[in-house]
Amino acid sequence: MLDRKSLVNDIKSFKEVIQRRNFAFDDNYLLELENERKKHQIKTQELQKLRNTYTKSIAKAKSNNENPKPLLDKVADLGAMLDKEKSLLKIVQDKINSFLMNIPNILHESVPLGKSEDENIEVSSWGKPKEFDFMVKDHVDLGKKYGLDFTTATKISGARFVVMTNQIALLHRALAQFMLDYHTKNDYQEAYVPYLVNTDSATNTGQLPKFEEDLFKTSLNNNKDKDKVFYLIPTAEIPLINMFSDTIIKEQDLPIKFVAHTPSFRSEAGSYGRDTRGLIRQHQFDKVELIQVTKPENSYQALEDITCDAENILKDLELPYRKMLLCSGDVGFSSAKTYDLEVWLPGQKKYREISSCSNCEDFQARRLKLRFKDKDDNTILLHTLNGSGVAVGRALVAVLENYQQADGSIKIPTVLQKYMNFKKEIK
RNA sequence: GGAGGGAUGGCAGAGCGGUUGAAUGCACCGGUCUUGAAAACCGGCAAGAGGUUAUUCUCUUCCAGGGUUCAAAUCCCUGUCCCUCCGCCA
Repeated sequence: MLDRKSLVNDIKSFKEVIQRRNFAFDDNYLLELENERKKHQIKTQELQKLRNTYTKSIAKAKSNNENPKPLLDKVADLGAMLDKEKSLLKIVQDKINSFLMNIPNILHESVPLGKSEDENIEVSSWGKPKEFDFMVKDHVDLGKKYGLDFTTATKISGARFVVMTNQIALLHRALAQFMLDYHTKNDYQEAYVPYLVNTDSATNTGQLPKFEEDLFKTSLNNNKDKDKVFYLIPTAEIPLINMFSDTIIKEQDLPIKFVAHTPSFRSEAGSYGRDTRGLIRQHQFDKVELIQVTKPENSYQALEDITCDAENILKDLELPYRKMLLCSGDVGFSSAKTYDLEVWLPGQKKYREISSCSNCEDFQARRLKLRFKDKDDNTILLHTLNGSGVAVGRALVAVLENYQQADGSIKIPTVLQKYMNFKKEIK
């Protein structure tokens, strides 16, 4: 969420800035609401002040053994007036709030203008797509005989789920293990977190209210608790970042860096027919997620760092990738600037997203009430960042396809061998 | 599932209708003392919001939401979470 006050104070330049998002911003509507708000808020506070004054006089009169009746008469209809004013104020405030909740974050000035992912900019690339002297297969064909099983998953759950057994299951686990080990050696604290979160948490990080249809929603199936709602996490960013909601962090404890390996659940509503084959787009997939909480002046360096941390995973796995700077049309709602890492997939002859690293600046911190005290004792909102380091399912796809051999066997990347009983290949 | 107890500032913990945004202790920050440090002593120390900005003035907040009252941390109701005991359970 953006800051109402600074937004209203400089509404003209904000309107310009937010246009880069192609966001239709109704400045008149907001200013109108603001006038209403101001009117009712001032009135409410005046009435409260009046009531407080009378209340104190009544207390004084009583302790002096004077008759409080005249004072009580004066205050008789104050309560009703106050209630009315309060409810008017609340209506306006709710309107303003939901208006602000639906405005995306302001983009960083370095974000290029563009309509869709086609206009993202390649910042750098690493490794070269390997030339194969045989017909390459994709991960679905490659994985089949080693335990990648979509048919069984369909029976159990439906489309967009997978069962992994035996060597594929081991490779999948090895990848996650390797990533966790790498990041924890690199100053990230490991966390195990809930996979079901409440409405507040999902709101704090920006998934709600706007993107509810992307989430799986659960509720208890009895009358007593039917209002108790949980959302399955679409990313570990939600529980990780919410660990710090409503806190004032000590300056010396910054930056905060955490890593977690969790499943992620996405409804993939609106992507019917896209990437229906294989592991690329699943309702449930594992991801190793990195988050950082930093001081404002350090967050853009932290974005470079967190991206680099994700890149190092791909480098160690010796997977060719490119680093993309997302254009204005493709940056997510809460983010001010995002890099995607795209890994080369020989089976598709394409680079595909395997990591996304974002700086949300104070957009999440404002809803979270996540702050620190600076040297002058001012309370300042912190900046939050998140990055996948990296998506485990897609990493599995990349390893299978990039490490395939003519006979359909799979070489094991050197860094993974110790997690796989020192096997050098799957065959 | 049953029975009971609780939730107060960064932490511990008092207050249980009236000037209490809240005693006290610890922590933290500044100062005195000291060669320096510690100790001691003195002072400071919640967050959010609104108006006005020279300055400040005001409002809200003692788990959350309702209610009673001129007045609620304090009384009543509902919810959430925590603790203890019994039962069940991976």
